[in-house]
Amino acid sequence: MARIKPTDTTSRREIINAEAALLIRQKGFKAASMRDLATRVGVEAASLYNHIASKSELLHGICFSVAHRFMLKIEEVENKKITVLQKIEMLLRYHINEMVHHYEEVYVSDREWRHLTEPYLSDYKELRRRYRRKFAALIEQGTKQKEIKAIDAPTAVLIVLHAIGGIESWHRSKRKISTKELENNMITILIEGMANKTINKN
Amino acid sequence: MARIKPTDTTSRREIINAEAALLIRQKGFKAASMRDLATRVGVEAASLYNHIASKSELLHGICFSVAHRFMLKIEEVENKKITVLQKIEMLLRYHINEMVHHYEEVYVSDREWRHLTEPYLSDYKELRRRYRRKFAALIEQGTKQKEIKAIDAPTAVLIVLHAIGGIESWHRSKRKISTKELENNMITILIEGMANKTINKN
DNA sequence: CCTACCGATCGGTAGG
DNA sequence: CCTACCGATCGGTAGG
Repeated sequence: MARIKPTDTTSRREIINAEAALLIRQKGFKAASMRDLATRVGVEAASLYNHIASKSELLHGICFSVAHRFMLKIEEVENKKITVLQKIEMLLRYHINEMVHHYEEVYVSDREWRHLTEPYLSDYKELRRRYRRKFAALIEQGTKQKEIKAIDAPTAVLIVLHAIGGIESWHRSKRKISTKELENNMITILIEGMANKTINKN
Repeated sequence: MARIKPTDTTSRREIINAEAALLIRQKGFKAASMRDLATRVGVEAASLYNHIASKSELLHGICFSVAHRFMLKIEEVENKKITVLQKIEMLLRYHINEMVHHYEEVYVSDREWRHLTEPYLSDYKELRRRYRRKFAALIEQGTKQKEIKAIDAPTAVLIVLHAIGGIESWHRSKRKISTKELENNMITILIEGMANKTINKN
């Protein structure tokens, strides 16, 4: 039943990880059973434990790899010498691309992280808080420099980050516009929603 | 353990419904156990079945009552004699208020509906599709009348509806701005993100 | 990587 | 509304 065959470049562990992300996205963490996963990978349930330590380790792996990628990106963007709106646009495009190209993992880390167990749960929440604080700091800076309207920065972060979660529905719809169109539509609404019209021409 | 005591106006069934919404929101549908619920209501697990038929009936009740309220609202708004942007603003404010005042139910219907069983699952998805189609039709109409920018309507619906889901995080944060401020920040970003600047003064 | 099997927990029923 | 209990399923282990 394995949809992905192991090769020199794809280890069994990587296959398990990929199938786990897909399964957890489809059913939710609690409803995703190890027996289900084993069938998809093409082995007996007990055999999975030669490659992984536990079910929660799978969730944990997905959540932290995604969280770390986003953290690296925002730290890279922070240091660039461009306007705040350009930084935010860059982050939005990154988010959209992550959602499009690593859909299962990003979705799972976004919606299933609460099933993490301690101490990982606290670590993950802390990572998430730090990311949001950085994002809010960018928006606040933009407001101070009159690039962005006088809006509450943490609220703006919530709106923007959740708005991107909407790609989930796009991803599974049949009537798809292209990725580029999707990206541009999102940028148009969100960036122009935040931009200060008295400064930005057009 | 019952947090709510039954009175003349609050039946036991209503208490069960309210505690179920809270529990399912906190743990997710699969992880929410009937034994957990029973303890919160203050009875033995078996006793719950004198008031409800099954666990899935609880989810089903929550999802459909929320979905029907939203459907009624959009049908009311559609017929008003106001501009399209005003209609959309009205819907956004309704969404925000629902999220603020019926947080548990709205959250559950939004994130846990996939655990509905057939035929309810299909019915719910159909309701959701109809709602989105109506919303998209409004946006398209706005675009045609030059009130709204030339954006892809279904994409705009996704963005807007998911953005509102962000209130979830607001709802549980300590550092709360007021409901009115929250509402106005959201409206500012989203409505102005969609509005066509060449037409709308300000 | 498999067979065999464990203890725990689940939703739900019988019967009073 | 309770006691007692069911069959199913779960994550995980032993032992090879």
